[in-house]
Amino acid sequence: MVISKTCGYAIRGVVFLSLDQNRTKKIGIVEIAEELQIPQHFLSKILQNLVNKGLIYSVRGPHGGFFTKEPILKTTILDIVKIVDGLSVLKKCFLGREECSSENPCPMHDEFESCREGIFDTFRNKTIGDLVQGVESGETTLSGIA
Amino acid sequence: MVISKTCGYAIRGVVFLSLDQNRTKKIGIVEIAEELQIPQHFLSKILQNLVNKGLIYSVRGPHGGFFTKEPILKTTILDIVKIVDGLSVLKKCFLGREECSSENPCPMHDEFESCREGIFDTFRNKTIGDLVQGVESGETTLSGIA
DNA sequence: ACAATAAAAGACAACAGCGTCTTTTATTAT
DNA sequence: ATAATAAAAGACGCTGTTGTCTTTTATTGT
Repeated sequence: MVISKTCGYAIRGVVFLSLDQNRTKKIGIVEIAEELQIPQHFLSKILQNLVNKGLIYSVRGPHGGFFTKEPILKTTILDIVKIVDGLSVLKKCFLGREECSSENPCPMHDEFESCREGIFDTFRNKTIGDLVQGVESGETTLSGIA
Repeated sequence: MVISKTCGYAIRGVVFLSLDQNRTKKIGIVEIAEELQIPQHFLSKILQNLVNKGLIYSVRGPHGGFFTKEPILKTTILDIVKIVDGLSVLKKCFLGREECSSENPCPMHDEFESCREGIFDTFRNKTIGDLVQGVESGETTLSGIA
């Protein structure tokens, strides 16, 4: 895996909260988890983390739930990966060496650099808004079921 | 990580055994592990696996050790990844969905497909011989220390 | 045959990622 | 104030990866 399962869940959660039909309301974790087919309490902690980092919001009690504010559509995949996984994926030596840099590279360093850049570009250029659009147009789905 | 640490160790081990100076002799696990800075018994099991799969060879007893045969230089990174990790990295849904295909794609499916292809191309085109050449020319190193 | 050597094999421990379940805390409505 | 609600937080278990250590087995040289 390039990103952790946790990070994928986070992205799907944020996209779900950003859908046009959800953007104006608060949604409970039970509904989100059900809709996305993700273990409820696990997703709960993941979203809690995003709340702590200020990316999304939540309120407790009746009619509480998770919700987003407008600017989130401009948020990139990279932003979320940074928060959840950190950027170690894009830095670690491909061959598992402790240290690996352009000064003292492993035999795969240069070759893998272009892969890394491709991934990085994708992370940086793809926004939550882009993913929302795919779901709303019916081209893509979040749950993998429908 | 794209490939497991185990797989990176395997590649480094095979490249080390394939160096010009090592190609004609058998080398003990103690020396290999020392040279590559990899936990000895762990690397031992990894190389044992490669022996079982017929990629490299070994003999026990005095003057025993691990060794390769000529054709290995044409072996690709993909071959080793297949043996050690399998190809799940190149198949799993980026966002962690159980099912994800071009028929029912996640919002990242198409975008990530090009990354996947880039990684796959690298795996398929890069051979052990290529990596050996990098090390022998002094451009790259296996241990990360020297 | 016997001792020395080195891979093979087994048992086990540490750790992280993933997941479940229970308790606590904050908010809302009555 | 009180009860109901839902997120927050805590404790815990499972699994796979990584790593260590010990025992067994096969080979070699004397």
